[in-house]
Amino acid sequence: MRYSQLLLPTLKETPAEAEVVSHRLLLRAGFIRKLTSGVYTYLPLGLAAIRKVEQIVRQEMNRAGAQEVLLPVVQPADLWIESGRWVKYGPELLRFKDRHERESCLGPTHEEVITDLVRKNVHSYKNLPLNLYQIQTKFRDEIRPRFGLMRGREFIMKDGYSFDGTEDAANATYNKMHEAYQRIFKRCGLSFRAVEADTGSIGGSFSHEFMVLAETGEDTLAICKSGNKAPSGEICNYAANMEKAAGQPPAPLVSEPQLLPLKKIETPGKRKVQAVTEFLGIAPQNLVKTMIYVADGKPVAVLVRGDHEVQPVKLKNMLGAVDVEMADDKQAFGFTGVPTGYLGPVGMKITVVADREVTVMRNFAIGASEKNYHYLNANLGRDFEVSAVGDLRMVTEDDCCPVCGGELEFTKGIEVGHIFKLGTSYSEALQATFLDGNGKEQFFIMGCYGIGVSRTVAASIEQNHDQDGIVFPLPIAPYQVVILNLSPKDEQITQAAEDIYQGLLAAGVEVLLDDRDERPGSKFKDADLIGIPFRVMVGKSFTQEGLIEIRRRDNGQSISVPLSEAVDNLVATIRAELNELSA
RNA sequence: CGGGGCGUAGCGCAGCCUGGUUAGCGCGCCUGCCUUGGGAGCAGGAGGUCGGAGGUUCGAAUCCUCUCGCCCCGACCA
Repeated sequence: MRYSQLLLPTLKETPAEAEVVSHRLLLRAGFIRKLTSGVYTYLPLGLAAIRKVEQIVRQEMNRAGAQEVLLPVVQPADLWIESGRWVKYGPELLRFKDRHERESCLGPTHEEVITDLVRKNVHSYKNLPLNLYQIQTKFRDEIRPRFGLMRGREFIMKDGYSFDGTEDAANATYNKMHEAYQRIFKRCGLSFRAVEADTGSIGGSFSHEFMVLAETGEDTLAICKSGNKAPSGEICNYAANMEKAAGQPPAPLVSEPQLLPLKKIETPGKRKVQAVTEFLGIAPQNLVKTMIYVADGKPVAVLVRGDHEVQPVKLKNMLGAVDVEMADDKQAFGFTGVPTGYLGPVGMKITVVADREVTVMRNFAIGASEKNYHYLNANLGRDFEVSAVGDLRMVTEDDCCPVCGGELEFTKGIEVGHIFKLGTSYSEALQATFLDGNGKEQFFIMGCYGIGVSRTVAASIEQNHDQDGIVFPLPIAPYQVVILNLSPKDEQITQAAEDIYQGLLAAGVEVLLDDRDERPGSKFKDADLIGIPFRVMVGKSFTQEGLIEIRRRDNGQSISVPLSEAVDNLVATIRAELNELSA
């Protein structure tokens, strides 16, 4: 491609709307333009980068035995009503009526459609396993779109769905996808981590997220940094997101301390943990706080140690609830008749559950369920009972790895992929069955596998940039090489640039020729900004010494070679680097 | 949804508080000259219903009301 003919409107100044690096650079480098909130147009270079990611995804999905399809964007409400998600999905699902007043929606994901397809067309175990995927524009009406391509309302996603006949087969498929995802993100040249995750609104039994590691990530991950050997004998690589991450279970008490008598103390105006513990002269670790949550409309009291925090997703999973939210002060008072700050489990009318750490606490402080009073020396089992115990709290960096006991470290990441083992939740809801070898009707065991394609490009920029612009990894760069003709009026230079351009094209290299009538400085700046991995400069040094300069965008190293060697040199380097990543 | 902010040329902004000639500046864009290894210089030029509607006023980018759009923050740890 010749730069002079390319729609590549780079900007010297940063548009005011852009907050994060990837958004700023995507705009400045002329990759995207915003149409409206959370909705972007992809310009030629932006699209080229997206296509590169798509192509890697396709190759690896196909290699793993999946087949590509393309499902409709517009979907009838009926299917969503049938699966139960018309009600559950909430306002992110953009709904509308067509001219016949039929309820419809724009697909934010395609479990319903694919399950419908399979139930109508696959009826025998002989056709299993089946793994279908598509790469398509999705629409989710996000509450607050932000960060450009990182959290748009419209975005490009690869979503895949697998159908298996047995648990073993389904698990094998899941593992195969896990491997495919590892290969995909490695081939994209990204530094990433697979972490254990909650299954969220999609539902299912287990799940991993693929996170690109970057300071600006929206998610926090807990990863084991011990390098210890896990019981399995492998190096421990435990990693989980905050919704899922756990520490080691609490150590049992070495010796059972004497239980002291329960004692009611006046604590006027002391509501917050810090205020109460300071007033009582105890550590927050010796207080149990009582948090009121609303789970599917029903109140539940959650007990956690004073210095811990409830992890709502863990609570949701323990209760088997669809929706869990913390009650506000008014709701909490309505449920318990006690003002927040003095809530306690003794005499609590609503369901009480406890974090497992509470079970190893003795003689601790709690609210007295009465304004301005707390109890000292409360004990679980003697003074109150709970209906369930489990890991309900957020891990901290003080916790130890649940697998090997090593040190946990928190890092930020950007979710670019998510795989779920769904089980039979959708096949049951939509009555999708096949006949097994015994002629018995069975539900398909499903999995689903997503990759945020447009987000992957943004995440890559978050991870790979410098002051001058984007630094694309070679495999997803919109062009592999940019040739700068530094003196378009000089015939000798122009001819040399042209020769290299034709030579690279003939060798199948993706190359951009900057043939614009611009000063060299502008060309350098633009080349840096758009992040092309290899920059070839044809200028003075060619007319004077016959040398072509080849410079790497990532580390700035450059070499000078004779014209005759330029093409071969680049081709060899590019091949070698791509091979290394796809090995 | 709540809170805050912004909307003036393609982009970035000033002007508004304290109403008053032809509404400015930088970048970009067009023409010419000049220059050519890190976003040069000179000269000339195009481009604005000041987001929209209504109101106050002799007079509104400026004051008031409504409206639309966009950006940022916010999911409550008692």
